Amino acid sequence: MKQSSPAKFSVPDLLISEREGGYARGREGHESILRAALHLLVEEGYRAMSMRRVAAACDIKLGNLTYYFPTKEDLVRELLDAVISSYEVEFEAIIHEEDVSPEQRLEEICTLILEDIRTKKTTRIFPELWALSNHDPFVLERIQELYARARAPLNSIIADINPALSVDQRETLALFISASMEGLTVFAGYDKPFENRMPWLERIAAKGFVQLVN
Amino acid sequence: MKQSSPAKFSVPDLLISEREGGYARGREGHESILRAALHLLVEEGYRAMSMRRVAAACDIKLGNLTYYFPTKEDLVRELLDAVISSYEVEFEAIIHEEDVSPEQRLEEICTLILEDIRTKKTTRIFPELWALSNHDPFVLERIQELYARARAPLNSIIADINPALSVDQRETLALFISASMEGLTVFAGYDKPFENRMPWLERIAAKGFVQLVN
DNA sequence: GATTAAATTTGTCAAGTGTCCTAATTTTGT
DNA sequence: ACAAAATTAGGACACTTGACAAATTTAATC
Repeated sequence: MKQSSPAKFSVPDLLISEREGGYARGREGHESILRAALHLLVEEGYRAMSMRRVAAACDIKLGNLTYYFPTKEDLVRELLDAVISSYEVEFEAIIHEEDVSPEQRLEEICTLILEDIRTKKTTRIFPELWALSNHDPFVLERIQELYARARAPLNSIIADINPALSVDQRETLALFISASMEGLTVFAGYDKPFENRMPWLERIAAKGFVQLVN
Repeated sequence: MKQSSPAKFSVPDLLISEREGGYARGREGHESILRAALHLLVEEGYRAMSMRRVAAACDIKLGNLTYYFPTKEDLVRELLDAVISSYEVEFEAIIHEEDVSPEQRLEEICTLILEDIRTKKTTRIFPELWALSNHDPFVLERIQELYARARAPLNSIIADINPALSVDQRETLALFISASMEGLTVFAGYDKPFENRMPWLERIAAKGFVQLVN
């Protein structure tokens, strides 16, 4: 049961790469496991995402889970891939959007990100990933790759708005803008104290970012 | 062995509230436990901060550790208090600083925060706290209290720079500025891919924030 | 319907977790 | 020196964790 969203763009929960062989039942099991793991991660945090709890959540035995994912690392990596992929397709869509002024596209992409930040999934998962990335090189690399793709559209928009900027300047600006929005997760994300101020914050962000690139 | 810092302000590792009774030796033990826990948290993450590993890290027996901290929650809460207090004293110092222009003070406080973000301790601990705060109301409340104190000096500086702003506008601006800087932790913090771009980012931040309040 | 591969169950393993308990030892104030 | 308080040491408990190795059941194909 997915919640309907009036937004122009939105991010699906998971994007699971289809596998080669196997029966239909196996593919369903595979997906339901990833969904259960995601649900557990969002609702109760990484600590709660144990193999046993994941197995129980999708109503299979532990041994069966280890059949799909021999080690927990396998599960984590695939879940991470599925989650991150779900964001990346969205950025692709925005990149290929035309017939809009650069300023409007900047505002659009900021709106997408800031709206996404308010979802429970994003608010819960990303801090978890940031923490993991401090001690897990794989998570660090994967998440930085995601952010690199998130900056790409920002980069080209900035170039459109102010062609005089150097590549370094553009990239650093995009980095600052991206980081700036991510930081709001902690304060105005789902269930956070300033969630209701997000409309104000969006306006401040839009205004500030446009001023910054000019 | 503390690293020397040329910065005007800097944050001590821990600020441990002294206890009432007890002997000197007990206080030392108390402190060394918190230091060991902090070290473990920074170096290997929250998962590694088990009672046994903390005890081993400061070379005492598990039973002894549970004498100081009967439950792990006691340890976590006190560690959290000590860590957070260490930041709060710094904000106090900045608030009481006079004879400087508002713009200069804004730049000073941003420099303090952005320099602090580059330290290993802050880069490692805060994502951990953000993740914990999603599922632990105590952590959430304590960390939001910390940020409230961090915004206080920003708030008064903003009022000085632009007295025409309403209270709400000031607070939301301070919130945005604070969040903006916190977000950089993930990208330009200790050992992060864009750590070396921090000087650029600092200039962008200073410029952008000043534009924003005017 | 038999055969083969896929999927699932059941049970076990060593290691780690937080908490609790009791006896010895050390330190402190009188 | 003495008694009380504070500290240390060590072990035990019940539980969870990730991983593994069989058996058993289910599904698709010849």
